[in-house]
Amino acid sequence: MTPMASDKEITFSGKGKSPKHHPFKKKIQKTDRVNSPFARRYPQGNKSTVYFQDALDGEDSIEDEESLGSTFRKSKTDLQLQSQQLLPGRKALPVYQNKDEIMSYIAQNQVTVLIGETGSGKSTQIPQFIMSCLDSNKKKKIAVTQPRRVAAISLATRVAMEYGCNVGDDVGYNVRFDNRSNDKKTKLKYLTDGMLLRELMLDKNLSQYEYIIIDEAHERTILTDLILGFLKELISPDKNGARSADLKIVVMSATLQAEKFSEFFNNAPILFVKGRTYPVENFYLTTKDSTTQTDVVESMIRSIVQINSSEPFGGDILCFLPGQEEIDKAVTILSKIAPVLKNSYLSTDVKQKVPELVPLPLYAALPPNKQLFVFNRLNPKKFQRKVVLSTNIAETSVTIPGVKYVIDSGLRKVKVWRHELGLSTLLTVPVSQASCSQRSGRAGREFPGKCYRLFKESDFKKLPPQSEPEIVRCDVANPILMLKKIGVDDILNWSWLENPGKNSIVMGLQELYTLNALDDNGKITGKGEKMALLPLAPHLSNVLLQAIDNNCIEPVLDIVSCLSVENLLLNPLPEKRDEVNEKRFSLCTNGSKYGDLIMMKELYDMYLSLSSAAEKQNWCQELCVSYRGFKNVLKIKEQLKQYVKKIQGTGASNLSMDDDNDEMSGASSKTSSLDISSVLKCFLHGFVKNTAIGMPDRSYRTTTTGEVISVHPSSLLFLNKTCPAILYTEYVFTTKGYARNVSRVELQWLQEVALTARKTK
DNA sequence: GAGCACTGC
Repeated sequence: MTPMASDKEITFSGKGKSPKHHPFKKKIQKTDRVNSPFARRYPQGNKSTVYFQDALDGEDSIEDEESLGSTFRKSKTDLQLQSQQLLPGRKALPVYQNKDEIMSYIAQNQVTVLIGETGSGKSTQIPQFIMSCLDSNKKKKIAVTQPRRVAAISLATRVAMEYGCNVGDDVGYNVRFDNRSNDKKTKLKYLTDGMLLRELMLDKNLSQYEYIIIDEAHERTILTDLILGFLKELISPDKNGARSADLKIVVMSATLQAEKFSEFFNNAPILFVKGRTYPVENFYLTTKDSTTQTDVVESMIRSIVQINSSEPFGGDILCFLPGQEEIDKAVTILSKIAPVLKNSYLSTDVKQKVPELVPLPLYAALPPNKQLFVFNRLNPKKFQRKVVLSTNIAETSVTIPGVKYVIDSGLRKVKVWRHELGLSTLLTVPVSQASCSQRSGRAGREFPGKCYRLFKESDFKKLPPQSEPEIVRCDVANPILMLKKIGVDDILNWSWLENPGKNSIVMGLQELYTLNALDDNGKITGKGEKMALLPLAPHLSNVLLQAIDNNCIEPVLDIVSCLSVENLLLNPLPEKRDEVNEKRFSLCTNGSKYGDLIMMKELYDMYLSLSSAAEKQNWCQELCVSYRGFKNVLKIKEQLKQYVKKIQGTGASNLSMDDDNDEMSGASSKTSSLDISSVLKCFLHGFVKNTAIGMPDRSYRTTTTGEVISVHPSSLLFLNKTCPAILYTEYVFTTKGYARNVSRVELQWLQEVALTARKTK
């Protein structure tokens, strides 16, 4: 036995409770049930299991997107053969067995809410059923929305195979940077909800569609919520909805928010289709010391060790922890004790040794190649057990094969926007009961499993049934701008699925007004129209439009593109932190003086100046920046450039972009000739509120409220205390108020921008 | 002298 295991035992109570017995069961019983017998999992033994298994439930994998959709076109006979081969598997799906009943509901109702449990086949089959009863005379399409890109791509690929066509013909998809659909041919189109919203802004009646299917509606992303609101207005006769008769809507959801959707759509019928998961037993903490908050990492490790020493070999462990910090800590400890532990014996069979634990971290900021480890099978000869320590990413976005045990800390991290303060805070909060079910369900994907919850059953009952929808805790400036663009005047009384609240809306409107997107009457301005169409946050759109007027579009385009990529600058490991910081500092001569925005421009130019992919990769590794991220930067820049050209074409400005100077021919505008003050003034226009003045005591105070704000240690300007004023693109509160992504600005620029802003208003 | 959960255009 090891010190860790003998020290303190954690005891779990509770008879097995499968996720089907969750507290929402009662609500569902009064709805129409379409039950089907429990059956085996989808019998499709394809080698690329991660991808196909995921496609069934509309989930993502971390695989390279490029490898998902194949451009290879198959012959008609091959396609038909393949479709035939897949048919028996489809027929065995719960959804397929209830096809007629489901379809008669959809035919008789304008809106149908469908609850399909994991593995029911809803995302692949329902759209195909509907496709067979499309009125071919109308030449209209079916849209299926997904919250994530990868899901849209993999579902379309799978369904095309089942249907017997090449992707992009009858069945296609459309996601940012990748449109494989044909306006004339495509009848069934999978798209991201962001894409459908974009289509809405260009044609608010969505006239090319006869059916709209909103999948994964329970995830309640801002974009899904907005689409549902628009659809409601579109079909309601008393709001003069243009499609009150000829548009059908199916809202699909995996958990049980059905009542809410049903009520929202005038008591639409709710259908329930059973899934195909294995039962999962849930256990709760009973130990007394759980009442005094013990360290979550510590109790997690005890539980892992305990499971490993009491459960028979076979079946991996998936652990949910709130963040990177906890995960890294747990992995470090486990790596240290694993070699010792493997010499101990099972508590149930003293002659049997325990498997060796192989701890693997999983979170978004982890380099992609390290994320892939969790999918690797361990060598079966090597008597090992995988322990994946993950954030929320494994709750919805990723499916890890082989998991039989789940340990749930019951915590997650959430970014909360404080509209009254204009800053975001990062909080560790308890998850909802729905999240708990989702997490424990991860243990029952391949075989019956067990879930250990690191809290008491009485605490579970106190948890909120559902997580707070995103829209109530985020900045709503962008959603409001979209509403305005589509022509909604009364934002406060719009048909919000969840109203973000008066204060939040008023702050959003004010924000848009100061960005000149709205006029004195709250109507959208010409500038606002352009901002709404740009695939950027309103502040960045404003910066870009300002750059057209200031004649410095090239460098600003580069920087804005960099800012659009999450995790472009990776967090160096603690031991390499100083080294990487110094390298960035000495390499970016202008950035070291003017700050992070200018550094990005310098890094971008350096990246472009390297010729081979190998050189680029090396360079990225050395400076701890993301290679994949930079590839994305180029794509985004190309897209933004097209928008800018369109805007310039409309006569907003006579300045044109220099075509010979694009990124393919090397650095566009050399940093040496870079007009730093022009560039930073553009950013000041979009981020006037995000400025602070240097005080005699070398602290900074915000220009809005006078609060003390500190430069974040990740900034190049962290050690530089001599800026007259600073501009930052993000203001976060953790242990104190931090400005992230900081630039040096002159006091005079602040005045200048304040004056011009007032004039144009 | 900090650490960012996760998406989307």
